[in-house]
Amino acid sequence: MNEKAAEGPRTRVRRPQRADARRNFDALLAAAREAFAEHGTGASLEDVARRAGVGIGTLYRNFPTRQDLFDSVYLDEIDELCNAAGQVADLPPWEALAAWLRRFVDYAATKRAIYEALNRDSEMMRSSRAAMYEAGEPLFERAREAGVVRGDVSFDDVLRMISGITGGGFVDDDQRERVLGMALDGVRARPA
Amino acid sequence: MNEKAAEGPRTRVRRPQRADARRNFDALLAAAREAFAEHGTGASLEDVARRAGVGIGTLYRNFPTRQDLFDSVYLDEIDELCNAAGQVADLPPWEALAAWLRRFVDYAATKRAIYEALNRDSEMMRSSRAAMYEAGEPLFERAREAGVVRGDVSFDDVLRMISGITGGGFVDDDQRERVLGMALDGVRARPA
DNA sequence: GCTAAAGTTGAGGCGTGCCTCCACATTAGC
DNA sequence: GCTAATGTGGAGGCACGCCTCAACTTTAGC
Repeated sequence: MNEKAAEGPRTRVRRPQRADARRNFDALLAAAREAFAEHGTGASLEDVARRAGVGIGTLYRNFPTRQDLFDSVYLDEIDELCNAAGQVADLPPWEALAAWLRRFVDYAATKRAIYEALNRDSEMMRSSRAAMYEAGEPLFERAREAGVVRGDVSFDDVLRMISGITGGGFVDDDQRERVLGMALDGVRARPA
Repeated sequence: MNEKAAEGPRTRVRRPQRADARRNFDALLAAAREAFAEHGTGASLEDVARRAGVGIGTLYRNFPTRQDLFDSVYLDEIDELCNAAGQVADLPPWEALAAWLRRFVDYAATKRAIYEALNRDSEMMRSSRAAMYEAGEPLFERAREAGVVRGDVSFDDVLRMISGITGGGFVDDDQRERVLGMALDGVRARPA
């Protein structure tokens, strides 16, 4: 239902025509995803090119500015998040919300970058944040109306908490799981 | 009771003798605190010197390595946290833990830097992290024994959650307060 | 196969941050 | 005041990331 919103006014960089060029393009996206995940928004573009096995010039041909590159990676993740919202729609209210928030954490390959982005204030960021909200907020509202989510916080509050937690590092996956579980319990309504 | 632990094996950079030099030293510390808070561990040292109104050479005379500077700032904050643990000791178990964790967030002027530090692995980091744990963990244990904290998470889990949240940005102080409250509720034991 | 269009490359100019070093300035102690 | 000890400043060498550009390579299409 919100797939529409996900398609927003995206001004995606266009994928090249030639086969070899397309390979490079995709390699760059993958490399950038990795690099942003590791070093945040400030990752070295020269490093991205190296990871992709491509000259720095090729990177700039495809993504004239750092923002273009970041946007492309980011938009992919937003897409996945929007799709995820559709996929969990059949679950009961709380489970649906929790599952989506877990995806939020998993898909955030741009980890550190994603909450830097939450604050940034560009045309594109605003619109894709809007898309994300349109996907996730209904799940939140449904859970709230069902009385399984506390009434004194907003969807934005929850997202910020979760993305903050995502940004920190963990000893191992088990710990991440425990911490996430604990945070989600904080979102839940307490029995009176 | 844990003031002792707080005094650990600290190898603090020594404060200069001459009055003018001491002024510069203090200005540098203050500037560094600011800069680290804003830009994280990677803040520009030349910027720190500028903020302090001091030549870059002076910075290096007092703090030969970036680590020395960071340590000095960091140790101050650890100190404050350790003291805070003593100050809340009289409160009831849950209130004491919650109050300390709130201080943890407040005092973290090194915001972004503090959880970068949680993962770093140097002699000094280890020992001051230990000091912090010795200060905070008893509060946690006491609360757990009193049955007001859930049993399936560790002190480290809680700290990582809180410091992650601290690292993210908020729209305003009210939001920060709401999110923190929500997270703390996650730490609390649920009535069966 | 040939050729024009599409794409690739990396050297190079620029800026910025790191850190050293030493001529110069200030202070403490007499 | 004088002077030795202490401290200051910032130019300069190095490294690295940014981004451009023009010579070169590869592909698509005939």
